[in-house]
Amino acid sequence: MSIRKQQLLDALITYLVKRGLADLSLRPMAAAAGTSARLLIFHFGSKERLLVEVLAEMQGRLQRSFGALLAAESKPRKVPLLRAFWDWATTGVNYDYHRLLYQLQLLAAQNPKVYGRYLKQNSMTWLELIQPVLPEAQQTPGFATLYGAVFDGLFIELMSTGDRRRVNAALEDFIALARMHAGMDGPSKRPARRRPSSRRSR
Amino acid sequence: MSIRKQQLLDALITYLVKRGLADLSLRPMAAAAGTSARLLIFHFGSKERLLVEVLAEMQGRLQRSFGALLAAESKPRKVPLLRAFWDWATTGVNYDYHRLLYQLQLLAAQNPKVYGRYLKQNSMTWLELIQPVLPEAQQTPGFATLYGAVFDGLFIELMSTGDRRRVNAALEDFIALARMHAGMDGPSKRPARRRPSSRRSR
DNA sequence: CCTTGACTGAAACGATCGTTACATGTAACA
DNA sequence: TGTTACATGTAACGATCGTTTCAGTCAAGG
Repeated sequence: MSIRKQQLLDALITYLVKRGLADLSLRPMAAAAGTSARLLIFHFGSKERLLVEVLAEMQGRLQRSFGALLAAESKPRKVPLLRAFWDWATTGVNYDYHRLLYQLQLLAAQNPKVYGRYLKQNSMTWLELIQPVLPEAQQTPGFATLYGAVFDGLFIELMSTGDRRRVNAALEDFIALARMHAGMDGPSKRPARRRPSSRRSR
Repeated sequence: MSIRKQQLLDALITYLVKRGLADLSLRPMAAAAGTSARLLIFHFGSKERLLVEVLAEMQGRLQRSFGALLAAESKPRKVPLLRAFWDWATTGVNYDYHRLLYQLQLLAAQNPKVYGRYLKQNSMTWLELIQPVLPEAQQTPGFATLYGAVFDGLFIELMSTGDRRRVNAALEDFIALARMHAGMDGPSKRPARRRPSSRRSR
């Protein structure tokens, strides 16, 4: 990949993150990236392949960032895993990338013919990552789904309102609820065998 | 409003519900509604006013349907309110309408300049409706937000996967968690004074 | 110097966009 | 019957879409 193309990718991601995925056209994109529609086609082949490359690059960055998070997490956890994951996902560029991926997922849910192909299937199925460390009493599809839904719902609430304080409070309330249900002493320390995971895509 | 226009509205809603809001154009819409772009402009003035009318009509139907739900709910509730609301929102045409409105909200969150105008503000802020009947121990912005997030997240999960059984199980798990937290005897029967509501738009 | 390959600009292609002009049809009312 | 208002079809407007054509610039390697 040429240097110029990498520069364009960076600029395009920056542009997409603030502009969203709906109603994209080449010429405005090109102008924002400091080039021309002619050159976007030249470097990426077509508009569709451009989107594929941009979204793949974004997912790659997220995955590398998530790897760094896991490496940084100390073994005896200081904070609940859900809390750590939330903080990671809603900070800095990770927040921007997730916002775009949520929009992509929603568009794909309603129009799979058009947007479905952009969803790298099973990438970042964070449910599969979180489920094994849930307290044993919550190792069920229902609870795993609930954890995912709380995350999704709170993220969308944060996107829509920007009210970080209130959303954080809601997350803490949920963590307290889950702790209480799992037992008085916090999440179980046991390895807790893996279960067949649900089919979520984010 | 002429009879013809009302027919067109019905057909357009049917079309939008299955097609989604992204990348709409007049001529395909017209074809689906059995008319021509010329007549859509004639009846609605412009594409934008057409969308306004269609979405307003849809929200109106939802509100009337919700009113019917409230009227049908017996005073000593047989099922938790969240469960009743969930069943109402995910059944029949209500499900289709909510799906479209979720997509609208997500698009608006990323691109308020374009889609924000279609959101009737403060319509269907169901949080304001549910919050007063929450158990007293959960009458906080955090818990109210959590209830909303659980609903949103589960709805999106249902949209994305269609797995009603698993999503229903997750909802039951949450209800159980909330019951346990509020006390062993289910939701409080007390009127429970109203609280300043959060600013949600769905 | 010459060739080659990567890169770029200007302009245009056909398609489709929202919208409009213009003519016509139909039915109610005077 | 003539008038009026609503409804509809055909065709086109200018704008913008993704993409292509053609011509060029520029640096590296022979």
